[in-house]
Amino acid sequence: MKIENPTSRDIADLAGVSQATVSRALRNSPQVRPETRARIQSIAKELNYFVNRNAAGLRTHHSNTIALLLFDETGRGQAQINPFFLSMLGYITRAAARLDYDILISLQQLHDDWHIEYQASHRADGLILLGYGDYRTYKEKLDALAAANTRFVIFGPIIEDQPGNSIGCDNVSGGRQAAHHLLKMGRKRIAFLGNTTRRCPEFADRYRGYVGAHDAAGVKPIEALKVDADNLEQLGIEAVNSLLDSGQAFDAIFAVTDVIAIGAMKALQARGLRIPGDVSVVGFDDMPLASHVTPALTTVRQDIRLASERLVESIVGLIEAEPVKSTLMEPTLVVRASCGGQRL
Amino acid sequence: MKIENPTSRDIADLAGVSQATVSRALRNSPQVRPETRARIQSIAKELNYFVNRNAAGLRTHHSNTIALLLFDETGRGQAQINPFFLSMLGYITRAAARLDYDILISLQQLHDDWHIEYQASHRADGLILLGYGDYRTYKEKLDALAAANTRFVIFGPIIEDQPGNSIGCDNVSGGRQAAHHLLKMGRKRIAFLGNTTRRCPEFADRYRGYVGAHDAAGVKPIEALKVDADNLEQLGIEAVNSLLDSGQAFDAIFAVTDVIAIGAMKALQARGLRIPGDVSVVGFDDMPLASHVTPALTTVRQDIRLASERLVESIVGLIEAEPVKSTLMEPTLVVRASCGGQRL
DNA sequence: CTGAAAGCGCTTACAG
DNA sequence: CTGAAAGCGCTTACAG
Repeated sequence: MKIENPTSRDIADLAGVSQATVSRALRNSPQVRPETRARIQSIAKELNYFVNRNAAGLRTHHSNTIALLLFDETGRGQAQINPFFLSMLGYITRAAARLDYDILISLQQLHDDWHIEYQASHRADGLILLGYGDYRTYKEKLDALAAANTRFVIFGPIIEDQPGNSIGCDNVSGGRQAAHHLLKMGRKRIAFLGNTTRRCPEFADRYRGYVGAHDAAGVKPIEALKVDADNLEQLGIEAVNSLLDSGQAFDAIFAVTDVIAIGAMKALQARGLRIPGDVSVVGFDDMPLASHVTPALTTVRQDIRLASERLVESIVGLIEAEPVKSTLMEPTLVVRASCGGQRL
Repeated sequence: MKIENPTSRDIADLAGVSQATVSRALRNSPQVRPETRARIQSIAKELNYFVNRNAAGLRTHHSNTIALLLFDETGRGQAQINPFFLSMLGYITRAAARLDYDILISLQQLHDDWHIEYQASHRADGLILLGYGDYRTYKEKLDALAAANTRFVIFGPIIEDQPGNSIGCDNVSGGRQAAHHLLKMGRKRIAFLGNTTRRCPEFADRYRGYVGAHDAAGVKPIEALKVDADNLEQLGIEAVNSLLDSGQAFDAIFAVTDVIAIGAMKALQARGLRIPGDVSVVGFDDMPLASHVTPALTTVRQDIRLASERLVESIVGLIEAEPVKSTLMEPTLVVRASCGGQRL
């Protein structure tokens, strides 16, 4: 017995009950007598019936969908999504599925009003924001989101007077661990690659950690070895080239992301320098690529699985009006060959 | 002027027109007088109004959403999604956005009925299937999809009597190019790593190309150098170890995916063999990692951007009842350092 | 435990 | 060019 597009009314007719009872039975309402419920469910299954989500959503004002917004200001229209954030997708989707939510993907560049449109159009109940963005333009969007009563959580730094909840790692600690390790390995002239302007608060925090580790070790960070770089491989290459061209000596590099670190490694190798023999390199993120480059990259790992799960739990908490708080996670240093040493 | 959750009726009241006219104006109907339309649209904008997609979808039986189903039989529950397929996500999302469709992500493992549920529940208008799957179990799902009148397209081989449309590359040609190149480089004992059972028709095709290139060169492929391996790095490592342990000499490897090739390279290097000095390696896919390993991996590139766009165009074509045909794309060899030579 | 009824917010023939 | 009305397929008070 097949019906083209069965509705709950079709099930009702077949089961000899009202459409309301079908609806209750399918939602496992305890109000429905167990035998009735079983009969209805078996008919539904046989007809390959699934509740029409549009209709249900229209009634309940719930889409059971979370929109995942990926943005990347430094991307400059590049088609590839930053692999670090992409690698979170599996965990996020899985965590959402466990809570019975679907994930809708959106890329920032595509929509002007992405930040409001999804929830206002009832396509999603809330948003997860993922990316290394320009904090200045970013802040405006967040304020607009808050003003429009949109529920959202951010994977990123926890910042004063920023609306919404954040899940992020302790970037100061991460920067400190990276620099501390290099200093312990005997490196004294550690270049810092990364943009620390107000645009990138997480990178600025990583820099603060880098400085903190120097202070603790009684070593003065060398201002001339600090180079601005946004999160692109090419900019890591350029940063190293400009350092080498400047003639400033350095024996290590702490790059604010793995992407930059990998570019830096390429440039060093192209100029005939050995890693870690001549220069040690440490990155940040531990993206999948980090363990595959040669030498394997020492880096500060963010626990993306935990972060992904927290992001989903938080947004679902907001949707379901439960108390939710921001989470600060402790990153961990992963020592590999690029800084030439065992963990101390 | 702000209204909590404005509806088209609110706009109508403010504009002094009927709700029907608001609906028409917002969909840019030419029936509506231009001035009226402009007035309505400006009010809508001011109120931050967006059409309720549930309501619209309920009326039109259209969700304007495509479900993207990622599966990976060899994944064995691994959390990470195959990076090759993941790298298509950006292109797919972008192509879909251009046609005004959203992308819903789903992982195969999460749902038993994934193949039918999405369209039946009106959450998506059609499906895109992505992954290297076990064709046997896979075929059942496809038949079920077809039986349920679900619209879908597959990224994969074009196979006789398989329901649905496929977008895929000419795997025979790809395998031929890989082996041809190695033979031209003077390699005679080319190991083949990959599963060529009926489970993996695309890999079997790549093997056919490998054999074809041998035939054309008058070289006999060596049966003992053919090793089964599913698409996991670890299995590439194991395949090479078993080859080395077997004592069979070989001077090149053609691995059926980059993932396997990268595992193979790791194993070779761990055993002290030089690439390409002792053994040349060629992979398949050109995933992002391929150009970052050392030595950089020569591989057969599938044009994922084109494939992504075709997939989206095809599924949208099916949804909108336009004629759609399967596409076979020609892959191209990308020569890098791992096979030690310039393109011939 | 079940049913009749209202209503979620749209789109679209139909009528003018 | 515009409006009144029907209806998409559900969920959920309300009544019994």
